Amino acid sequence: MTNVRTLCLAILNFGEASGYEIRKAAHEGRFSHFIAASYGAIYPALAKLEADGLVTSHEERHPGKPPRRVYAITEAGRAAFVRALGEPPGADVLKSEFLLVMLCAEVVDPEHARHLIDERLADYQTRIDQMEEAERNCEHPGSLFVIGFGLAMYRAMRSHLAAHRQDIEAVAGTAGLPQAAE
Amino acid sequence: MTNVRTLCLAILNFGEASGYEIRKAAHEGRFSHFIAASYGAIYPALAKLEADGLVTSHEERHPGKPPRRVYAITEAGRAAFVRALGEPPGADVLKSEFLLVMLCAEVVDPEHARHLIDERLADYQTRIDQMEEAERNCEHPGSLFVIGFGLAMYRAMRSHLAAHRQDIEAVAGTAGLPQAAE
DNA sequence: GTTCACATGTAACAGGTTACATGATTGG
DNA sequence: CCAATCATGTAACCTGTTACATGTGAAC
Repeated sequence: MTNVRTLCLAILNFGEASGYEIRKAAHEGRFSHFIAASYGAIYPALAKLEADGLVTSHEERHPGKPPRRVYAITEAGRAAFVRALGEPPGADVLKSEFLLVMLCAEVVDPEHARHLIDERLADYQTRIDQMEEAERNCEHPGSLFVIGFGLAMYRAMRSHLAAHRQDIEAVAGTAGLPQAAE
Repeated sequence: MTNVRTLCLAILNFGEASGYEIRKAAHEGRFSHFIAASYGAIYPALAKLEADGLVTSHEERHPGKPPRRVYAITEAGRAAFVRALGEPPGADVLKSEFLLVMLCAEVVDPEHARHLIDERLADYQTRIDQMEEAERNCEHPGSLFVIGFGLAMYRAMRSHLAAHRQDIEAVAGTAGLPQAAE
């Protein structure tokens, strides 16, 4: 597990979808906060999945829209998916360049640091708003749990950043930037 | 930015280190919670960095220990590092297979779900304990901020999981597992 | 007329990981 | 003697991203 294949199966397990929609789900939808995938990964994965008999597809034509290839999970696909979920999941991975910058605040320009923090705070707020909205329009227990999880995370991150930004701002630039004065 | 090179520079900016220690820092130390790197990435990166004049190295021999190649950042390296930190950092990425499993709780065996949750809770607790310990033994503002950030995150995640695990457990397995009864 | 959202797909490339190869020294 | 920790490094491989190539129809 950990691959685009499993992600595709997971999304298709909620219902039919095209490659385009899968990518969207992984960028804006339910899945977007803890997993990602691009077209270049999704389309080949879908083709492979179909070759393996785990999904089927058919072309749909709606007048006024480009034709789309819609995929559906098969019984074999569902079984493979359940098997994949039964395996021990890998550890969560958080990759944050922002935290690396904060860690090294001494060598970053104070203005830049303030700017980054403002941006980050705005970004957290946007995500929180989106998730609150999603939470209201959702009945599915698994999704509600995951949204609530994300919400708890982002609220905690926002609070911490808002409460401790001055600690960073106080030390920003104190290491003497190469091109700065002094 | 986003690469092992920058990570190496960041670690070396705190002081000299060998490849082995850098890898350790990225797995257990200050850096471990939001960044990662393996030997296969670190050693070549260090060699490249040295070829580019951003770090220097010398061999150290301590009796009773294998010789180690210790790297130190140069002025050029520091400048390159500061420049890298000045670039806009990429978005934070959270990858969580665990959340994917929770999202699809209906198709996972209830016992397996409970087990995973117990494990995860224990894992969060371990991380929290480690970070609290690290927080007590740390004076560096950037590190304190990052540790506090991680602490806030993991506490929020732990609380949410503890408070809402029954929502997941209630629906686990309700989709009728292929090999299960019924 | 041009921009936007929809829609599919490929190929070159980047960036890593895993596993391997090797070896010293300490402690049980 | 065996396991563990320290220590460095390479090569094969995998996985996914970026950028490209292509095209439709709607809305402004």
